[in-house]
Amino acid sequence: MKLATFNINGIKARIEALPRWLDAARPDVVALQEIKSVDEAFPRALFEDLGWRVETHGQKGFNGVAILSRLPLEDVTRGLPGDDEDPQARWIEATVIGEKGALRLAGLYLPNGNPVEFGADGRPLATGKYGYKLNWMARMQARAAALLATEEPVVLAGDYNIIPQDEDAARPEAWAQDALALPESRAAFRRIVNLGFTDAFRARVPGPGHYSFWDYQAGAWEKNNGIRIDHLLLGPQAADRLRDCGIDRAARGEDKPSDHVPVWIDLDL
DNA sequence: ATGGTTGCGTAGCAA
Repeated sequence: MKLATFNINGIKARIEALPRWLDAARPDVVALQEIKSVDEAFPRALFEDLGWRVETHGQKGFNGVAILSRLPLEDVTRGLPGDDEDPQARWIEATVIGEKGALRLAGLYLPNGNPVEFGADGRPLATGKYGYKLNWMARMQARAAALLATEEPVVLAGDYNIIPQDEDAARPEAWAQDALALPESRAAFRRIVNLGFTDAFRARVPGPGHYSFWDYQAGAWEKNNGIRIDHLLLGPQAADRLRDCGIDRAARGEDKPSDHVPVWIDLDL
């Protein structure tokens, strides 16, 4: 089973590039982030006519996640547990029925968290957007632990808005005070990983120079000034089945690209 | 370097 995560930065803007990538890359399941659309406005029929099951969890203007699948989906749930008042659409789950077995997939769009407010001691404050990010990550940790406890294959796929280590940025010094790379952000990410997850990409490819996002601004793509923030975390039963993982970096150089590129895994499932 | 670029939605925010 080939499973990918792709922050498309708006379904309307990617109405040509996304089907083109799906046709070329031939994934079985895709977690999409930043659909920037309400469910009713998502071009469901276009993808259904191409053979995809479509499950969306959208909102007006911002955020929004979805799952496209050629394989059967069961028990779809929307929203990250832990705060019924949270209006932001950033989490969707489904059970994917593979040929050799099922897995539980969570598609996620973790809050960016900028701008960060700093206290007089120079440490970041857990207020505003950064506070929301850290709170959201604590909720995600609880949900991730619950999913692990099922002892079924689990994949947490999405835009984490986390640069896990300095080697995951072309210019780490430019991100040192940013919500994507602050020590508190990285520690919250590690607390989730350390529950027992494997970063699929790092299980396959060591070393610097591998990115999944290049800003539209200041020629970041042309300078290869990128960061690796789109991740697939595998529970142990999914990690056992990992055959390969890659980043489709070429997608960033095509017509009207997203600022993110797809990251994919091949699982023996 | 306080710019730069894109998307949504049609102003200004988010990234």
